[in-house]
Amino acid sequence: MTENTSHTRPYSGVIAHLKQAGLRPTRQRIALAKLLFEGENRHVTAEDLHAEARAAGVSVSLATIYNSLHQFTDAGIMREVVVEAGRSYFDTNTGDHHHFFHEDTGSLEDIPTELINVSALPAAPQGKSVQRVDVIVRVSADD
Amino acid sequence: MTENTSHTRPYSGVIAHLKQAGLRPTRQRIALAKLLFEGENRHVTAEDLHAEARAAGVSVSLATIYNSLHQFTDAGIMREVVVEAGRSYFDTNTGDHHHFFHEDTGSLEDIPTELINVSALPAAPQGKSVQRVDVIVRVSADD
DNA sequence: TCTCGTTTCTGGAATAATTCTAAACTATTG
DNA sequence: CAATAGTTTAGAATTATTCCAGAAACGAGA
Repeated sequence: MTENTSHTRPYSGVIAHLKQAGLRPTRQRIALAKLLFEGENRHVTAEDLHAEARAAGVSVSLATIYNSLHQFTDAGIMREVVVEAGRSYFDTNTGDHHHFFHEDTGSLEDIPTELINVSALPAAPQGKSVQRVDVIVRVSADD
Repeated sequence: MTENTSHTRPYSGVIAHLKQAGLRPTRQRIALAKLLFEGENRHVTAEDLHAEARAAGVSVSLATIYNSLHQFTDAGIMREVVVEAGRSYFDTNTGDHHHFFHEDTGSLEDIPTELINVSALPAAPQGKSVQRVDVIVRVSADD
C-alpha cells in the first residue's frame, strides 16, 4: 500500500501494523506492539505488560497500557480472554482457537481449533447471532 | 436419612440441602438457599442475589452473600461461571452443561451438554488433569 | 431451658483491577 | 514551524470483592 519514502526509516513492521489498525504509531504504542507482536503469540494481563515494559526500560503508564490493549482489541489485532474473575487476559492470536487455562500458574495456552470439535450448536435464540464460541479447558496439577 | 422429629417443623428441603453440604442452616443461608434452589436453575451475581434478598424482605449483608455463594460453591451445590471480566456469576446447575452468554443483557442461559459435542481434546499437559471444560457461546442482537 | 464454646454474620475498612479526567504532550499536516 | 487533533499521564474515582473484629446466633450438653 503505502511506500517507504525518503528519510523515514523503513517501517519496523510494527509501525505498519499500527497504521493499518488506524492507530497513530506513538512511542508507547510502538514499544508495546513490539513486545506483543514480535515473536510468539502472547497472553498478557495489563499488569504483565506493564511490568514487561518497565523491564524493557520503556516508560508507559498503566492507563496507557489499558488504553492500548483495548485499542488493539477494538482494532482486531488482539482479543480479550476472560477466564478468571477480576482479571482480563489479552491474546495476540486473533485466529480461531481455544485455551488451556492452568489454574495453578494462571497462564493460558492455545489449543488449535482443529483439535477441538464443537458441533451441533443449538441455534442462537432468534434475533441474536453468535459472536464467538470460547472453549476453556481448565487444568491443574494432579491431586 | 434423618427423620422429622417432634416439634421441629419438617425440613423445608432447603435445610436438608444445607446440612448435607455441611453448612449450619442459619436464617440467612436458609433464605438464600430458598431463593436459589426452589425453582428453576439460576445464574446470579452477588449483587443480584443481594437485591433479590432485599426485595424478598430478607436482611442479609453483602459480605454474607459472598460468603454463602462461595460456601455453596465449595460444597458443590453451586458453581462459579466467569464470562465477563470483573463480575462472577454463580450457577445453581452443577451438572455438566454449557452456556449462552447474552452480551447485551449480561444474562446466562444453559445449554445441555448433549447439544454440544466437544471432542478430540488434546491431552492435558503431563502431570496435569482437566478440571472442567467450559464452553461459552457469546450471542448478541443481530447487527 | 440455660450456658458455653463455636460458628456465623455484619458494617465498615481495605484491596485489586480497571476506568475516568483534565491537563500536558506529541504526531501529523499544511 | 505552527496549529490541531489525537495521545499520554498521574491521580482520583469506581466497581467488585475480600478482610476484619466485634456482636449475634446456633446447638450440644447439663
